[in-house]
Amino acid sequence: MSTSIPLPGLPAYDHADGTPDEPRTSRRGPTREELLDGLNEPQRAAVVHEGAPLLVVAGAGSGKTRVLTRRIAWLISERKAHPGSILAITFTNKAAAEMKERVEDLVGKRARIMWVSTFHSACVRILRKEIDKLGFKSNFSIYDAADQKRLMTLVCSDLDLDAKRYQPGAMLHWVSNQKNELKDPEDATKDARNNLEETYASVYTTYQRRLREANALDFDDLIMFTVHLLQQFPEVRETYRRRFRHVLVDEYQDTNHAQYALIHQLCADNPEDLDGERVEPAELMVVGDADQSIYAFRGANIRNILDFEQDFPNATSILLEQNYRSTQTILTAANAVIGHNKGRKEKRLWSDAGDGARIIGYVADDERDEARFVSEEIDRLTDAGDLRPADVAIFYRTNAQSRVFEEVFIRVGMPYKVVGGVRFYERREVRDALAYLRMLVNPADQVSLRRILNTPKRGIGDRAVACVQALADRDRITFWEALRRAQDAPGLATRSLSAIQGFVAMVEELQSMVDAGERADVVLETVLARSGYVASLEESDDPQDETRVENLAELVAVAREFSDDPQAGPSADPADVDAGIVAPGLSDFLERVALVADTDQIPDAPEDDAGVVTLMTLHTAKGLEFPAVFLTGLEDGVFPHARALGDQPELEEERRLAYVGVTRARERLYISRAVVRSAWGAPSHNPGSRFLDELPVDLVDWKRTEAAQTQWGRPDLSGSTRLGTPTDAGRRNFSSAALRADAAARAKPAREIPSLEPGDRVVHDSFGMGTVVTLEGVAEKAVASIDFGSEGIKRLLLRYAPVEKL
DNA sequence: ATGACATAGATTTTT
DNA sequence: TCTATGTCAT
Repeated sequence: MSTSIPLPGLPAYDHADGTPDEPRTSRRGPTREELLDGLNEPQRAAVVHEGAPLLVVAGAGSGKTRVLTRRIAWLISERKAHPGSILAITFTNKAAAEMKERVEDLVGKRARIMWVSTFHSACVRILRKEIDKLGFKSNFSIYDAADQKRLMTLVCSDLDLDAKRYQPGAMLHWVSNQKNELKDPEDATKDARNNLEETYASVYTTYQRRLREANALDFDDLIMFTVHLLQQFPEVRETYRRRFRHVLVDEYQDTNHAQYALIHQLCADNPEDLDGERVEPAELMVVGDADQSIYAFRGANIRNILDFEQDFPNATSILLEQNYRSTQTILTAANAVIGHNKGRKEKRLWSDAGDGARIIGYVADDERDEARFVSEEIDRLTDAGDLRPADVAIFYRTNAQSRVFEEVFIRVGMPYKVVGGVRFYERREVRDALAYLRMLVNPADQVSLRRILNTPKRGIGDRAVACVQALADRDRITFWEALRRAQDAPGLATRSLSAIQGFVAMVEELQSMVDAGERADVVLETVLARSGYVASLEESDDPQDETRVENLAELVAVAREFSDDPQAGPSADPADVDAGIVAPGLSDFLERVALVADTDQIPDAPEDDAGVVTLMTLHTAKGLEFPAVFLTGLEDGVFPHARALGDQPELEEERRLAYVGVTRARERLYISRAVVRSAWGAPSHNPGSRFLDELPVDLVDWKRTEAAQTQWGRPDLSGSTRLGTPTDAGRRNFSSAALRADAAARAKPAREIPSLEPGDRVVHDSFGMGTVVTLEGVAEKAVASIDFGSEGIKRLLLRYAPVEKL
């Protein structure tokens, strides 16, 4: 955006700007009018608002990013706020980078010292400085989901818990919820109401102890610890309260309780300040849309936004309803769907862009047919010349659904890119490489250390690990220290000992590089060579290992780019510069990697680049927009997801997800579903999504309906004619029955499926007698966990399982 | 200590 | 269908 032409008759921006050490940049500051240019009334009001906490309820596409960036620019250039006193929280790193860039375009380079980051990065930044107060070292590791799971598995064996009954995943979820509620292990122990909760609480206690031993924090700890820090150390809280005079939070509907508490610590009017001196609270603006809250499953609390006015007395709110993205047709559809949610604050998006094209609908025979339809339609759109592949996005509910699209697209030669899914940083080789780096920086990090101890194979097996662990336990030292003193370990074979000594020597050599402040990419390359990791991949004849080597090369490239970027490190924060931390080092690199999701791969094609079609889940799609959007898999049990069918709040969250999906489209929206979809290797018949029924009929142009499908798609439904494989024939009975029943069935879905309740006695053809433990899902997706006594507990899809109610 | 094999279990969504 | 985990033989 050009800001260099002052409007005639208006005062030019030419005063000192509160950062005297910053030389005047070549660009001039923007004028008031430029900052407000092109904004509608409520948007302007939000930009210039002063004082009381402000809630901006921003409907999809209503220009909230614009409001945020202009407000920040306004704060700096009109209200003389020091850029360093601004804290802006976004949901993703990508959004943070974009916002920073846009503000920089407006006010120049001094914008760089603002804190624009995610909750997690902001907390890490605070914790790196202050965490010694909580008894951790500032080089702590950050554990992601995979590390957590590994650690939790260790905890289970510590406590001798049966991994079948107590699944690490379920326990992690529980622990995460505790942390989101800011409950530490003591709180959880006190609150335990029954046996199960007591067990969970003790798991939490042990898990937390092991994290501490490893000098590591998990994702939820980052927030919880920061809040505890601010609560327990008033002088720390005051430091940050005085520092951040302006706090802005994007996507406020997705904050959890801990994040809310953090904001509250920083911004609430707090009369009991230190020394009785009253510091004006920071100015707070939060932006969000309750209708786009789609992360309740991981602790986001929609009440945070709904109750904002109660939480922050004398708060103001501003409603943005004008949409600048989509056609009215698309908005009407979106309004209609979301209108089915109860207890929401009414909000109707409108646009003056005109009605535009009708929504196009398609009912496919199966998921391949759906993918074929999508690819043909994209061909038509791009051949006609009005759209490029990069303008098109395909959304689905679960990552697994991307596969069919990929298969079909490869076959027809449609260029595409899948965002998310099997992520780069989750690949085994990448995780191995990062484990090496993390353990070099933080040798106490046991999870990382043990991961690579024998990777590649160097003859240090379970037996040797157990001996070393015994030594560590006996002498109360870390696992790493025990390795260094392996000669003292009783029962260790000489062979293992020399293997360990070789390993220790290698690690110490690598650590000396790190201590010398060597660049991340150089350390990484040395690790890969010196450890023999790459060599072992190259020797292997598994074709997968070839791509692994490529992925590692890619990781080295990422590290190199990072090390070359002077802005990459924490040097953007003047306080860190004072502390002598300047060039981005290995630990900065690790931090970046830990906190950056690779949603950053979302292609934003340059104007002249036709680019590729983008495939992603609906969750990933939030915050993006595309001229043409395909919303696929609109089937009950797929979207809405089977797990949500029986549960009102979850169903409403699915509906918000649908709302998010629809409102991503600018001009064209396609909706499709498959009558038969294979899941778990077996085909299942899915009724149309209930969300389809919520769309006004006249908005949708159905290119193919289910009637057409049953009429022409399967001519031999009636007879016993055998076509296809025996397996197909075996299922034919079922699917023809399902197809015939379907027309009438929409109203009364469950037939033939035994209706069961927990406690019911059943008999199974091969497992015999059993008792129903739990039920999930509905109709064709109903799954029962049944306890067959000596046969164990089985999860059965009732549609197929030969069970009979007694 | 390591690798091959079998079997059971799983599928939301992610900072 | 695919992955992760556990058991067995070398």
